[in-house]
Amino acid sequence: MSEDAVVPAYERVKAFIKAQVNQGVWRPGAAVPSEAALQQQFGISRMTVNRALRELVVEGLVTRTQGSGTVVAQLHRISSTLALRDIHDEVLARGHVHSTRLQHLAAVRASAALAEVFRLRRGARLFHSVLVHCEDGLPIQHEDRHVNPAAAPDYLGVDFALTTPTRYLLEHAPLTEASYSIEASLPSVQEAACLAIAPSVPCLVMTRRTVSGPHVASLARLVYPGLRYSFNGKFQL
Amino acid sequence: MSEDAVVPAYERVKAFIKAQVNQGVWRPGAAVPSEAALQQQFGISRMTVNRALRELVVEGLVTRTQGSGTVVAQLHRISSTLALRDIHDEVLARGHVHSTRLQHLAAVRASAALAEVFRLRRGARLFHSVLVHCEDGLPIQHEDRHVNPAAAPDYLGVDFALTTPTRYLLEHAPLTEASYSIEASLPSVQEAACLAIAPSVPCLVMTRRTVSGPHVASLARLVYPGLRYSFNGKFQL
DNA sequence: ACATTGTAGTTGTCTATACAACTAGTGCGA
DNA sequence: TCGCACTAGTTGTATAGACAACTACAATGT
Repeated sequence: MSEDAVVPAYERVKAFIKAQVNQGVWRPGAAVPSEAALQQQFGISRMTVNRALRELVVEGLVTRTQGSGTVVAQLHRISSTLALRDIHDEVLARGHVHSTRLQHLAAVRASAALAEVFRLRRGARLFHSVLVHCEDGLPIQHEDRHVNPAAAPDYLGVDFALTTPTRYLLEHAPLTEASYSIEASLPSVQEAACLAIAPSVPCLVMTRRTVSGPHVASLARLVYPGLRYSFNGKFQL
Repeated sequence: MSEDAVVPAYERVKAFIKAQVNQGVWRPGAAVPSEAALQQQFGISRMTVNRALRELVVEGLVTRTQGSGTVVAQLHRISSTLALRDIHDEVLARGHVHSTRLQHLAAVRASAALAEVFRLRRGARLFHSVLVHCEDGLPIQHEDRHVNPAAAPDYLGVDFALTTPTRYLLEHAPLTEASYSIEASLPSVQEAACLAIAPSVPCLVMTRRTVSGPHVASLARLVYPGLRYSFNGKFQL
């Protein structure tokens, strides 16, 4: 009947330490009992205590110094998984309907700026796609993307009614590195028209560069209408 | 002379698996050898292999299912430490000079909306501060903050020439929970004036709510001029 | 055809032990 | 007083073994 829900020993240790910090008993900078002390206190082996403490280091709650000891960390960082998540899944997760309008899809020649980003010669062949993503019919993202043919040779043949560029690239050119930047800016006239907003409406603009193996796979400019979209995050001890 | 730089066994296992994934030998969804197989391959104990794989789970590279096995993960997440980092340190880290202008500091009565956020009665006493943060003299953040006296009773007496609200609160009301939202918006007339920008310049607006122990400690509205500031992040396998 | 049972393989947890590597302090000697 | 060596305490890594929990599949019986 009753779920036993046996909590592993290392989780009990973690919960204990979190509680002490959470309730302010141990302030940042304070010493955490040594592995030997916790081992005695809980009546478990040192390896189990060690696992608990190592996991707390990863979570950013404590810092450890070999030879010295364990202390409660000073800064608690928000590790918000600002996901390279497919917008299709994102919309679905909110229980809404996702649809796409393909505006443009063609091969182009790299400008000097693009060539540098992709580490290719100027004039090299690139794919270029422009899409508008809608949530329940309302435009929420304008996606202007350049793709390296070496990373996704069949990009021009993809049916973007069935999948999204992000998803296609994740599947065909597995990610090894990504960098992004988020800023506030005004949309271009074309972007404003596609998103059905005035050109004076502030937008969130994410510029994202992804690397797959040896290739710079893709450079995307994602424009979100500022009032219809926000990035959210949460951190919990 | 030569640094031995002995790499721990579990790191060798992790590096091996990362290399296979990175080079596309194992695609997302592919099976990773079992702990027993890796144990034999590397000639190490199972616990060591187990540690390597557990850490790869945390890093998001693989997923494991008890009884079934380990597979290369489908989605690689960007774990961007969208930090609750003190802007003072942030500016210093860029090698620039940080300065602050205090605009306002007083006790106020909670409006209905504020009371709800802070889980207090309407009309409850709150502290209110307005500051402008500058990098090399140029305004980069307008900070409008309300603080719960229960979490930081001496907030009105703080000298914000010496510290920042973020730092003071982190030190005096250790963080247990935080949530934030980032959107693009236009600044208010006052904010635009403080930031020395036109009211039509798009801005990044972060709204952040922090909890410390039993109290909602603080609610902050942070406005960044869109063209002078961006959030950046990087992910690497 | 279907449901049940068994089984091999896999991951999850935990122990007891060992040695290495490092820190911070203590005490000694010059 | 200064510098050095030593030491107790702490964390880092690794092992061999054990049992539990779970999955996927095969074999069996009805």
